[in-house]
Amino acid sequence: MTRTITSLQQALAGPPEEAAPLLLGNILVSTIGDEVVRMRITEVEAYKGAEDPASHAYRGRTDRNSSMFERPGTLYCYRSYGIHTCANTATGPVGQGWGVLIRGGEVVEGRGLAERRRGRQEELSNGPGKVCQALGITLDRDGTYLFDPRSAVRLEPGDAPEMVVATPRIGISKAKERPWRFVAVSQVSQ
DNA sequence: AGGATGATGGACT
DNA sequence: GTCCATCATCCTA
Repeated sequence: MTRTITSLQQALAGPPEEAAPLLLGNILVSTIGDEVVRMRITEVEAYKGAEDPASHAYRGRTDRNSSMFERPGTLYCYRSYGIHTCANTATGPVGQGWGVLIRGGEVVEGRGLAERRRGRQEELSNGPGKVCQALGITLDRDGTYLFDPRSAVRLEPGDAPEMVVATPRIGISKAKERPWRFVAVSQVSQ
């Protein structure tokens, strides 16, 4: 069954550990520069608000994390390690602070602009900071609604991956055991 | 091929 | 002052 905007919105309406794997294979579209960049999402992580010590929303709503408490499909952008920008989409009911971090993707359109932004031709988007840099997403995009056709960053339906692998999340020190990182796998290596 | 490290800012104790 | 939902670069092998 092929995905639609509606099925994507339904997926994001649920809890992040269910929404996250359903996000794989969909397309992030950036119309920020002079060229469109499209990226197929291949790696995500779920963060579940007040019940997840690893979540930025664990201690409740603040100025920084407020976008995660908005309607599902709201972009939450934050500064990581003082240098990088990372991006989530909010999921679940308003006020929960649930989100899915976009950790990786593959550029399927606008590779030239993505390469210029990254300053290299490989490793364009295998990491949350690299994803944002390749798409041109900066902190001022925080709060963007990904389903508004006028938004400079949008989410479009794409084909589900052949297979999804779940692993523990990367780079966290709390709740390490939860298998809430999901990776799209297109081939089984031998 | 893999481990250590510096950059750098905001949130929290 | 310490801790990060990171990344590029610089080591050592």
